[in-house]
Amino acid sequence: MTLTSDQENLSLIAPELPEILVRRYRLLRKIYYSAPVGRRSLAAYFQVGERVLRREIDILREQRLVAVEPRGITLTEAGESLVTSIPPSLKSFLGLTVLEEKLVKLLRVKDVIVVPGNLENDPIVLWEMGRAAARILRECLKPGIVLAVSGGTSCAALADMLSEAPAPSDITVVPARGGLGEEVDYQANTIAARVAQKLKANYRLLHLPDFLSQEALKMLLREKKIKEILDLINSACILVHGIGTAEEMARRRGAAPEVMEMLREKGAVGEVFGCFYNSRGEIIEHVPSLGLYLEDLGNRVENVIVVAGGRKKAGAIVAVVGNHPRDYLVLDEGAAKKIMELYGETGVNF
Amino acid sequence: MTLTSDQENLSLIAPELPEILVRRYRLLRKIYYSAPVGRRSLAAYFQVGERVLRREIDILREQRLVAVEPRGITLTEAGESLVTSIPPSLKSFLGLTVLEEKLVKLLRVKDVIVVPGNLENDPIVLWEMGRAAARILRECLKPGIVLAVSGGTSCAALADMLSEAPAPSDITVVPARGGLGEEVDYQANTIAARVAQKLKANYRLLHLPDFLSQEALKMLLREKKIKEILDLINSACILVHGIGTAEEMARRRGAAPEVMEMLREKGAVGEVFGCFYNSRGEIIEHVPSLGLYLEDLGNRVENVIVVAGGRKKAGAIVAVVGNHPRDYLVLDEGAAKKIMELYGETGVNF
DNA sequence: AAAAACGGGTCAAAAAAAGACCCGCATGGG
DNA sequence: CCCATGCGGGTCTTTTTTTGACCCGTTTTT
Repeated sequence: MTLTSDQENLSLIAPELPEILVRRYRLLRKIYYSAPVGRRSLAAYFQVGERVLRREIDILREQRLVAVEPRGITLTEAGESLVTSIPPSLKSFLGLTVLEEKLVKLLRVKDVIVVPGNLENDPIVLWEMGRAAARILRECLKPGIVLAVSGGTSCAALADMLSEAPAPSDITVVPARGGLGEEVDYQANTIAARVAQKLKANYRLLHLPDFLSQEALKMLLREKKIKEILDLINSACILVHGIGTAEEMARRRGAAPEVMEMLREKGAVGEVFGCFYNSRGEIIEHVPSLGLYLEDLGNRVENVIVVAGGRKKAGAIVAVVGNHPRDYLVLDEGAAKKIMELYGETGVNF
Repeated sequence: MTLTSDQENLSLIAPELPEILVRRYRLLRKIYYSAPVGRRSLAAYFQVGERVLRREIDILREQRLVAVEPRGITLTEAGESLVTSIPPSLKSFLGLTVLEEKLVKLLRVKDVIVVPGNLENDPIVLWEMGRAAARILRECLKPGIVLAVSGGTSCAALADMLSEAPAPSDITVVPARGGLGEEVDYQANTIAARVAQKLKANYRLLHLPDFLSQEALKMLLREKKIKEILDLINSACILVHGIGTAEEMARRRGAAPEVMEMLREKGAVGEVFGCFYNSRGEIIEHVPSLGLYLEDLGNRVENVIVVAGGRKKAGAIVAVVGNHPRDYLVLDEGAAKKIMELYGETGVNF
């Protein structure tokens, strides 16, 4: 006996309803993020004709949710308050709330937030995930703690969406890892600095390549400055990180073909901090570097906030966050549903 | 600060939504009550073209909620379970749940059930009210008690919708009043008997005209049989009754023009058991009869279940049930919203 | 000052919905 | 037993809605 959600009930007698709701919500959200914005760019974004978008806008205008001005389309006050207040209703209606509950039990984590939409289809979903993660982060902050943030687009989204309001006193933000040769916007250092700025907190950076030989690492550890920061990182109370798919991360690190093959053989699906996980959640390989040093970081911090989205990340998410009762998991509808599919429970039907 | 319901949120971005939901639900409900039923009669009932109704049916059939057979349209199993399980979701969505809460506080009664729809537009609403009242009645039943039911269409609906299942042992059903020269189907005696039959309980009838002179009454009270039943009625633990508008009840009792005028002058709005109430809830007049005898019945029973619907009854409902903390009130959306209007709180917008 | 982008208007094409009517068939009453 | 009734389904035309395409005057930006 599975308890039926409102969504199942109401969608049955009005099958066109979820589509309408999601469409309008996405439109409203897009305007929220890129106002003032013109019809044509909106139409292009959603890949619909200009005329059909116009009709939608007309409806939203009649509801006094958007204002249409010569500069473009903007949300009214009512529209803004709606776009921030509606997600709970919408999530409940779309069955995402029950999905969250299922995932909490399935993955045995502390809490799960499922953001409507699919990251792979709509870039805004990433921002929404950032917002959700930022909200959780704010709740976890306490005076005097150390906050470690990792790199990647997901964490960058968190930094972007974090509101600019002071945090509890004496918080230090540190990168959870070194550089990875990525774009600077997505490096842990950059993100740590931006988060610290938003929180009006202190921050320390780790100017160190992520990939390093054991010898080089040992030598560097004798450097007082570096040792200091590494200790700081290891004393972190909160850890925020994304999740990579094994294949893409290996490729991005420029792994040799034989390494790729080895990873595939061992069944690597997910990656975090240079540690590769198989689908049973075991670490099967780590790059010889800080990964070694940071490997058990996740075991000591009080709160871990994991942010990841997109259907292709589903396997990696399951591998990485499974059975971690202190983890908060923020993901998108696409990944969440894919996970349920992996577990054979088709769950909500769309 | 009024808490916003899901309805307000979602209806804002999809204004056509409540209409669709209500339309489909009414259709489903109508089929439920009159299956197997044909397209044409359904179209006539809802006063729409046959073709538009057909489209609705097609949608419901695609959802596998109805089965279309040569004999007519029937609900599938899924449809039946939906039509009985959906009202909570729908009510919450339409804001009726918050309406119920407001009315409980406003009228200071034990509980309020608002049934979707308007009795004056859709006769089925009466049946739904009957179902809701029947459910409450079942909850109130205890072994050995006496149940008094009144007359009228609302109580008749309760009797109709009461499921045919045994009640706790040794329950006696009695009419709460005598006859009123109405159709036999709506007389208290008839209804009491039908309720008893459904509950598989005992019943006693009161073969006495409702309108009687004091002398005649006194004489009849010497009759042992009659006295017995009246005592039984007065020992009732549960009372079920409807509510009449003062004007209509006076007319139906064949009151003389001068009496009508007097009632109007005194501001009579509601009637129960021959007692006329003004809008402040005071009894301003009662017909010389059992009313006298039964006047304070309502003050002694443990549970009172009041069933009334239609916008025109709003005033009467407020007058009669105001400030009775042991009353359950079952009414329809029409009456409920009209009551809120009377109180100046427009509340939900349609 | 020029160029780009904005919303709004308009008109024809296309699609969807609605109305009207007929047909074969199962059912139920005579 | 048969026939009249009411059933769903099909189909046609008409009407309404939706969509696409394009232009225009104005504001904003560069």
